[in-house]
Amino acid sequence: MKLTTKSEYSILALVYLARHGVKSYVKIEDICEEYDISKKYLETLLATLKRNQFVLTKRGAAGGYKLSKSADKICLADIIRLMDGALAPTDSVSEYFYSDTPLLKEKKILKEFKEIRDYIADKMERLTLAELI
Amino acid sequence: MKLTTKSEYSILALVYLARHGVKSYVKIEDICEEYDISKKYLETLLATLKRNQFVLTKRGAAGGYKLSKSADKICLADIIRLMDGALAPTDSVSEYFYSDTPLLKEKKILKEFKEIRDYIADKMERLTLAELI
DNA sequence: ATATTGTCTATAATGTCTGTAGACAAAGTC
DNA sequence: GACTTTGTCTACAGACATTATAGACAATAT
Repeated sequence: MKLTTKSEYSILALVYLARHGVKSYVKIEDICEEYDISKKYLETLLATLKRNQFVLTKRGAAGGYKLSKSADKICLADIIRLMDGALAPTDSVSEYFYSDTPLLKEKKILKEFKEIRDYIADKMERLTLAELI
Repeated sequence: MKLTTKSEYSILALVYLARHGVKSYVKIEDICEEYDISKKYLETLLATLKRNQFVLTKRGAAGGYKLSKSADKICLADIIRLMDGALAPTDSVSEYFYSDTPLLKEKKILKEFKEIRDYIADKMERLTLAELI
């Protein structure tokens, strides 16, 4: 698990949208002003979120972004996995990668790292945008 | 917390040394063969470990590396912090960095990430090389 | 028409990761 | 004292990720 600005800004933007409701669209600029982040950069992040059905968009005046589903259906685990990859502290213990690393020789170390992975995954899967509004 | 090979290889090397005891020195090549890792690369990692008093060295024939203290006095938290930095999932919730990120505006998100940091830090501080032999 | 908004593709500065190269220094062996 | 065996030090470098920026284009509302 390595949280970069990709996950961070994505979570912030989605929380902002969750707070705003799904009745109308929110301009990207409103989000950028709220958190003081780069507009062009957030555009590229939101494009990824759109391709993966987290948000809906509308162009033109009165256009913008909104959540594609209700806030309690979007968990942080999904957002982080999309933007920054697996939640495990190292690929050696990720469910999603096969890796042949030297760490595999040390079962006790693996066990500890897997416990960390499970803790994080469980926590982030249960945490939804609804709880962060 | 982003575990790279720096932490991984360092932990492996130290576990290997812990297993070997402190009576004699272990050649770097023995460690590299055991885990199939680059010798030149491990040299640079061990240099850092030496500078930070994790290992003692001796040059020349019959030289090599050994732990500088008993295995139950070396915890993974210290190794990881040295090699890969803070244990927190993001700098925003690290005890060791001051950072002014947009995430600071969202207290509920911060709280969750801090819980992850605390879980990892507590676990890694209590886990010593002695338990991994 | 025009202004407003998102879309798409390309580019780029900077830093990190994962090493490699090679000369040098010290310790033991014969 | 010569030689072999080990660690030490400094520099470099390719690949990749991070964090954006630029600019032309497409759609929508008024």
